Amino acid sequence: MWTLSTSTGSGYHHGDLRAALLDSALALLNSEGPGELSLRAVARHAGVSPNAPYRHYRDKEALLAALATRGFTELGERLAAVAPGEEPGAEVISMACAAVDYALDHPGVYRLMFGQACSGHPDTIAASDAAIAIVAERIAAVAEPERREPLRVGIWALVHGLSTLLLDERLGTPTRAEADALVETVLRTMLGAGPERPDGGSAAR
Amino acid sequence: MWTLSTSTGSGYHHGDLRAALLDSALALLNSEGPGELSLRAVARHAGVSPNAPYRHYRDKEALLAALATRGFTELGERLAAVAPGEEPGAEVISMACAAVDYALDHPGVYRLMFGQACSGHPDTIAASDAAIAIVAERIAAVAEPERREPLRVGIWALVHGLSTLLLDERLGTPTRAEADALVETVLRTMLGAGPERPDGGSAAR
DNA sequence: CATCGATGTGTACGATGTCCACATTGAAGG
DNA sequence: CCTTCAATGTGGACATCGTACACATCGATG
Repeated sequence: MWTLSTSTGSGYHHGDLRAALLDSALALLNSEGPGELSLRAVARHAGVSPNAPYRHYRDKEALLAALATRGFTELGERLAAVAPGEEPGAEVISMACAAVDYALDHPGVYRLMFGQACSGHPDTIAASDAAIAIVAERIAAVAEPERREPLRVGIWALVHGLSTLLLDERLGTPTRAEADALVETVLRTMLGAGPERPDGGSAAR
Repeated sequence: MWTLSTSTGSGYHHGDLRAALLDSALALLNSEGPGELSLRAVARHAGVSPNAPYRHYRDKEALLAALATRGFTELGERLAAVAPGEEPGAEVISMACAAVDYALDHPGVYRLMFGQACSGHPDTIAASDAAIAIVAERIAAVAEPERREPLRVGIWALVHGLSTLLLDERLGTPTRAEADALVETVLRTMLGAGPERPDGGSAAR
């Protein structure tokens, strides 16, 4: 039985290269964008030869897809972790903020998740659908049936668009709190709730 | 004075390589995604040596950025071309459909426009801002002042998110009319207007 | 017609993705 | 305990890519 953690082994064999490669790729992704990431660099970072990854992933694309899949899973966990709020719409806003926060925390992986490199990979799509399903579930609880599907698509698209704009710094360079406030303001304004804000915090930037 | 159109010249010199390279890149982009696009392939398609592009663009990235800039300009023209509708919100919906249609018409360029490769290029950003400004103008005409900024950001993000989801075929493979109808439904549902659909046929376009 | 700046060509180098044959290992079976 | 084997990692090789350098070729201008 191998060691169950990463980066242990007797020199030649690595222990759990499959997972270690994902971690190395993650580390390199957050320091430079995807597309710049080379499979050889991942292998170097993991301390193995350039061809070692091919024993665990068919392609460079397969490695990236696996990383994106893990990203969607983690995103889903964050979404599932938002406590059911007292106000009906508050949950949705909290989930939107959670998604945007995830994008800001892991810019590289987020871009990978929605890039065309791994879009089309069955595992990645499944993980993505699972994450959406969590949001859809909460939406279904507060919206009449014929509005559910458009709301699901619209909120998903809106949150993804906001994340992209924020990652590209097209909305300035807000702090985490400012970004969350912006997300809340945009969502409240778009959905009928109007600009009413119970607390007196900073609105949008 | 050189010939003012593309692909004319006496063999050695090309005529207007700068524009011809953009056209070649566009042609190759629509047959394969960006990232697969190689500068050498663009040069080959234009019938010049691999180094010829460097006389007109500093980088591969510069070429891509120029293409993305042209994309934003064309998108802006489409947005500006939507006739002012009789109903206040109809313009915004038509512009959203126009943007999504542009994405569906030029998938490669659209992904380029919002990819991180050219994000950060001043010209591209300027063209992007110009396109947004057109939308913002129309929004300002129908929304009270404090709602304008969130609406501008939200609609831009929503439309971009919808385009991305459609391009990645995450919303099925609708026809153009179906996609437009979907955009209209999502927008009407998100914004307060509700699911009211005056006619019974396909809505938008 | 000579010259010159603009434009395109050729060669070259390092890096990359991936294929192949080979080396090394831990573990199963005698 | 030793052999054997499948899993795993290494090394070399090849085509391709982005790009730098030196050289060739052209149109316009004197």
